[in-house]
Amino acid sequence: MKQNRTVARMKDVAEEAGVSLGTVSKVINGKPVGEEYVRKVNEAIRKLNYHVNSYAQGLKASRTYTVAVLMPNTYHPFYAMLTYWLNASLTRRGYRMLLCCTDSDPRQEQEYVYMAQQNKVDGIIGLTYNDQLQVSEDTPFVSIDRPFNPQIPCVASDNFAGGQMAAEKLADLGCRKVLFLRTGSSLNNEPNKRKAGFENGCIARGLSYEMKILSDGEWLTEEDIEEQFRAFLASRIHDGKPDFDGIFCVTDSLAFIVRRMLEEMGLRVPEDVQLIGFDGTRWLAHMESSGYMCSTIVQPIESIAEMSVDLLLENSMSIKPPLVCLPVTFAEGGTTRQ
Amino acid sequence: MKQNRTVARMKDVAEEAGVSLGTVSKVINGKPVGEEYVRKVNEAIRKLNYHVNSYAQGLKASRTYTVAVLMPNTYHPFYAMLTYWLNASLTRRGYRMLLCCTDSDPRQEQEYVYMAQQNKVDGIIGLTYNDQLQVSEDTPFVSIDRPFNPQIPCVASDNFAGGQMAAEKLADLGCRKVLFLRTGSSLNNEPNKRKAGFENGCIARGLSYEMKILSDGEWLTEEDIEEQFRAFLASRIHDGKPDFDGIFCVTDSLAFIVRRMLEEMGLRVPEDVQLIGFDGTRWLAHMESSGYMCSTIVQPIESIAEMSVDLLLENSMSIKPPLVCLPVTFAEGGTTRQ
DNA sequence: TCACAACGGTGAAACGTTTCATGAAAATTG
DNA sequence: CAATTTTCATGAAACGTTTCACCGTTGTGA
Repeated sequence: MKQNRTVARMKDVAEEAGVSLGTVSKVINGKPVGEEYVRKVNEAIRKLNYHVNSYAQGLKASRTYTVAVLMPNTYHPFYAMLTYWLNASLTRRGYRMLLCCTDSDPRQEQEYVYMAQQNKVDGIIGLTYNDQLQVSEDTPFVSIDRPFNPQIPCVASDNFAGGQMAAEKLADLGCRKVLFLRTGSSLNNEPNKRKAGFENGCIARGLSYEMKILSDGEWLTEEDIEEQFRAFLASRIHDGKPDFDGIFCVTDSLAFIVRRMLEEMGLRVPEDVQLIGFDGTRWLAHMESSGYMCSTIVQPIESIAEMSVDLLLENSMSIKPPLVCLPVTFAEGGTTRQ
Repeated sequence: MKQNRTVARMKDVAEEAGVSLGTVSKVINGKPVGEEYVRKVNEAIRKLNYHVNSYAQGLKASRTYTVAVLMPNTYHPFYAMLTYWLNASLTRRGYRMLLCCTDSDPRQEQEYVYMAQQNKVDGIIGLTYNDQLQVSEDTPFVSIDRPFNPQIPCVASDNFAGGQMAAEKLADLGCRKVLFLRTGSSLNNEPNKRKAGFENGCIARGLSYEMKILSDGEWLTEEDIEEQFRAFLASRIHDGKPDFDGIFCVTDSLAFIVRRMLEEMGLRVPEDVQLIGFDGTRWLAHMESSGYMCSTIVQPIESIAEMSVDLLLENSMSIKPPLVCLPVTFAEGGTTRQ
């Protein structure tokens, strides 16, 4: 027993089992091998506590069974859930997830894409807000929420339909004058279609509407944002009476803040003002029974994850659709009348 | 230009630059090389768009600069923040993070640990609730919140001090009779010390206290949990007057639910009952200005992450401490009187 | 001018797999 | 029973790096 090595190699297994290297490889990869050999090899593997070295494997096969996921962060509820479901989908297909939090920093985003070219990963699924991102043609890439070019599939919720749905819901619930509040990127991304959808819905239903959109050109702190929306809302309230009766916020977290503002201003939600957000991530998701934090348009996060992974790994697909929109639903969360 | 390869190898760079393989390697790894050679090699690298193949590198060096992080999920606010800061610490040190969501499933947890032995990662940082987890001696491992054995460092908040702090705070704020509410694991883990600390603090300050601890032996749904706590609270309220004036909940999410219950029962928070949770993750963390969801004992998540990474990667440390407790703080969040 | 050290480029060997051409043995066919 | 096909173990080559012994060049000192 002069076993000086720290870990056993395939060669050691072969010697222990008294078979050749190729045979061990076949047993491990499930290729046809005689029954007797399989037994001997498996016995040797167990005895030596052998594990394949995936770097040698990766070198040979240039497949790593690892996918890089680019995410701005993990603590925003939407990103957190998306990360969770991406991991689930990838794991189910035998892939690992290399998670890269970019803080939406273009430099980091670019660096992670370069990494993929170093064969560290088999592909990339990215939620980025980088206009300049250079994606090499031969690196499989799927984008979430943000279209790049026809070669790169983009997966998103049907944001337009979601905006429409919000308008229709508010109309159904008896609203006459509604507001749309939004912060965010002026980049060409899918969530921006929420506005167009909402506008479309309002027009179709004869709802009068007004939009307050904070430009992201100027650099705004969260305090600035709150202040600007507060001022806007205040300017639409005369003698304690609002000239609006419904609000559609571009995200749930904005809706949550707006709800607090309205209550501070003496308005009741949903009695005086009905409020709809967008995302539908339960912030107490770990407590299944706790509902949504506000009425909301729910993104099918699990489907988005599943579809992204499908598009990335399924190379049997002859053509890759440039844009896949998945259906959203409305969920009651206490900020709209039932 | 008969370049049939998809990606350039070091050999191609060497040929292009008219130098040897070893020289290219040296240039890339910053070993001393003549100025003229460095220039030529870098030029060739740029021209061929060369990137090192990290699988070949990993095979040779048996270092992968990748660390596996085992996390029950990414959507619980505490796990989400921890994941975010772990990624930040690892990135700063030039490491990548392979994120493994285990759903607290012992089988998955074990599988990921095996993976580490396949040289896929240089080490593991794990937040697990698995009593049986087999961790090989020669795989660097750091545990968060859960002690294994003296060989494996465990990093956690000072949960005992946190419990104590909660008791003292409630005492300072004038409470006479307080409750401790807890669900969770009966496993030997650090967060369990919150109870002991709280008890200790109550005794020290002469606070009368009562504990309601839901056993996890029986399988409880979230609905069951809510119902049991609701019944318990109701039994301590007589004619609309509670026989308690303070509550310490083992987590913020429980505190959040309890707050809603109390309000439904006609009690005002914090006027009638003061409420303290544990964790201190801002659920609207992406909105910096929005405060805590309840008054809480704040875990130093960033420090926990940093310390875990330090312990994992710093092999200059002669002895690894078996347990590192990091200081917690109290934060006001509207559920305690100021 | 010679001996010797210091510098640094070279190229082969090695890392642990997978794959493939080879050929021996077993199974099938006429 | 011979001829043919099928099955399947074998071992060498290859994947793209890093490392290291080797050695030519240049610089130094007596």
